Amino acid sequence: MDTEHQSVPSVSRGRPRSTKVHRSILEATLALLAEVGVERLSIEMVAKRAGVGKSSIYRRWSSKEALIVDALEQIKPQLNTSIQGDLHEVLFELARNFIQQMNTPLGKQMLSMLISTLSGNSQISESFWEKHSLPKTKEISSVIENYREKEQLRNDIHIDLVSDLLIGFIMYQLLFKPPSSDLETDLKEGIKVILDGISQSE
Amino acid sequence: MDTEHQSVPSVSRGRPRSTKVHRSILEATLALLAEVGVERLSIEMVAKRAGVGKSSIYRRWSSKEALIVDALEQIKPQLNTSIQGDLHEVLFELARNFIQQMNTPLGKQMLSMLISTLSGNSQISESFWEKHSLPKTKEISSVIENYREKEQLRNDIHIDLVSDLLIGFIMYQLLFKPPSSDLETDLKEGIKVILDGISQSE
Amino acid sequence: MDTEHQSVPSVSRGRPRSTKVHRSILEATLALLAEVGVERLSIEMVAKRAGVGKSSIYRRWSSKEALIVDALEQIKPQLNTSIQGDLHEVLFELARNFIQQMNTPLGKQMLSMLISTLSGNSQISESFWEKHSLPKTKEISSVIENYREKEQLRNDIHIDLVSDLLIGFIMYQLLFKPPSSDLETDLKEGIKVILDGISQSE
Amino acid sequence: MDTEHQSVPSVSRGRPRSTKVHRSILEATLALLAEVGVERLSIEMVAKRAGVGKSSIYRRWSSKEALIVDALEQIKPQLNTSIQGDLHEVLFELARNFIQQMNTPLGKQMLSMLISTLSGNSQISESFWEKHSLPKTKEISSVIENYREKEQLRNDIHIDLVSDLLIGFIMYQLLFKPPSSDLETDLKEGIKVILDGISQSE
DNA sequence: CGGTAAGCGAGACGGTACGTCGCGTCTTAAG
DNA sequence: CTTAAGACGCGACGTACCGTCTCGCTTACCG
Repeated sequence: MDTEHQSVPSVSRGRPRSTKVHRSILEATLALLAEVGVERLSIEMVAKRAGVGKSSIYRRWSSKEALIVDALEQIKPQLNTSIQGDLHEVLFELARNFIQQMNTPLGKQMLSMLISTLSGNSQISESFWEKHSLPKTKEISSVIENYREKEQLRNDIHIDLVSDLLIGFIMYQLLFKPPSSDLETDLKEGIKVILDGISQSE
Repeated sequence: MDTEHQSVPSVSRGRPRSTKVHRSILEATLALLAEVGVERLSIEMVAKRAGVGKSSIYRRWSSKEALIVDALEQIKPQLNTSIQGDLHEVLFELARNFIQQMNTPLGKQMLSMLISTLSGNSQISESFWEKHSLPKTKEISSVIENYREKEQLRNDIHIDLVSDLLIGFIMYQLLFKPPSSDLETDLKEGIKVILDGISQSE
Repeated sequence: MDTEHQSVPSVSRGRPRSTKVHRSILEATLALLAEVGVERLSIEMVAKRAGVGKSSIYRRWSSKEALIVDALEQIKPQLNTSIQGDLHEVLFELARNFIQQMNTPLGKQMLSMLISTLSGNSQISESFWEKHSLPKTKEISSVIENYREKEQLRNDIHIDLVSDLLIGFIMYQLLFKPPSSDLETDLKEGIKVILDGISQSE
Repeated sequence: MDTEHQSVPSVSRGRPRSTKVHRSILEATLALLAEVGVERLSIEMVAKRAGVGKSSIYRRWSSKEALIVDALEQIKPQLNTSIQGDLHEVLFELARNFIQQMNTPLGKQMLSMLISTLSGNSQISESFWEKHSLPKTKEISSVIENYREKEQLRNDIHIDLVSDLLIGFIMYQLLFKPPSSDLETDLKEGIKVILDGISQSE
């Protein structure tokens, strides 16, 4: 997933690379990704749209895939962990926020791109898991952890597993459910089931 | 996902399409999909491997994508709903069975291919949901339903939602977790959380 | 040029070949030749137009080329050698007649097809010369010969050569001059030059 | 016949087209034309032989036909109009020279290709006549014109017509006579007839 | 007069080549 | 040394026909 941010040699000689060029390439890529999808995206389109030569793209990214991955990185969803309320509310808001960011052409393509990258190459898969998925899981886990006492959660439960349960549920809703369905209601109920499943009193 | 709308002529005239050819194309496709992956698969390879002219492929499928989708359909996992035991055991076996079928290069490609198809086209998405995902959900739901009394499940819960929760969790494990991780243990624990979340006594 | 009139075996068994089919194939071929030209003619078009299966074509002709050659044979120009008048008039009428028959899309294609066949294969070339061109030359020669005394033609001249001169001139006019030009006037003058060139008195 | 209307951009930008590539394509085309003939020539063969991508061919020529026409243009015969002697000798040498250049597989294919192009499309025909045939005719005409006084040619004759008569005769000999025949003797006699036909004394 | 071998329309088959598109690299002149 | 432009070798796309091969049906002849 890491792609060629080949830090300009310390003793940089000649004309430095234009950051403007860099930015406009990424912007064009995202715009086209949203318009035509991953399959039909071509470097030639990107170059034309960005008003840039193909070589300026290949100077920065080693292949079409690298560029796409890098562009999609830009719109990685931000988890908003500063929500107040009880655990149901907090998790629901977290999820709603995430879904709102990803339930777009671009967001879905990012997710599916990610998945096909993962299922194709186990090396990328491994490193991606460590650099991105795992931290995300941990972020959610720590949110839950903070409520352990207040909400009387069981002690014999791996919190990370709860995060996975939640993330999996959200992803599934996002990717498999038809766009017409009402995600939010199902989401609320799903969270309830999970939280009930880990609360001590039962 | 079915792409062979060959509008069967009422009185079939001319030489009929060879089922042998049909089969060997699908076989070659699956074999190559496993060997080189979706990205590097070419119709020309398939034709050569199957010992078939390109035209015999395009006569049946309108594009590379259609062929791939159809080939992957062939290896759709079968849910084994005839397992005995308590609900934990039954669901665990169901999941383990599913994972075993899909945790292969071919299986993962099928899933990720499916996802990118779904996220690119909301029409396919809609019909796929109705023809495939929903029936699957219902199948699992009816398994759970059968245990409602015996296991004292709550009455105020949508069983379908529980199925989705389970499926989402399984998919997530399959697609995002690195191959090295121990899926089965996590699986068992996840199921436990879900079932606890819907059992009446709490 | 001779193509497969494979005289039905003496002990003909089974259903005999339909002459209607035979004819409609040739007709369709000529029609399409006139409409789309040799280059864009396809056996599939011919079959469809003739309301005939491809196999009925290949049963009679061994290849597309054989069919085309055979079809064009049908419209070989007929020399009208029964014209009255002095030699100028007779040759002019002969030529005008020929040009009228050949100055059509079909006629020109026949000629150019003939030429490319000739220049590609010296065996066909040899036999074609003997079977078709030479007889044609002789026919014209004998017309001229009949006038040798009456028109006081020189004795030291190969009449065949005069025929060739005439035919060459006509062909050239036909094939190279743009369709707009006035062939007849030039023709008359050309014939005059040739005849002057071989008349004794000079 | 010129097919490279590449509308030269005022300020040539980007990498310029390689003349080496251009040349090697034309060379390969001619070589293969001589080896396998027009019918069996394929762009793919040309590309391979020239060590060039297909796109480099299609960048310069819009179709197979355009390439072939252009390649054959390269070997257009040169009329040698600087010969000394009386008119018989000059015209004979001119003709002999032309025949020598064209009486090769390549030369004949050029001619027959030319003819089928001309007879298929009257627009090309018109412009070809103006750009190539007519100038050629005029060239020969001016050679003859120079001898008008010295050889006492008639005044009431269109010289161009004489040129056409000559060219037509040569072409006919070249294309229709079997390779075995003795072209030169016939040629000499034909020229004699034509010149006799236009000399004043008769 | 009924059986049967060939003809027939339709269209699938294995191929070859077409002309197009996009990849990632290379070559210009200008900055 | 970077940039925009765009040519380059290459490989795959999906299409069009080639000439061959089944299909199920029809038709004339021969016994």
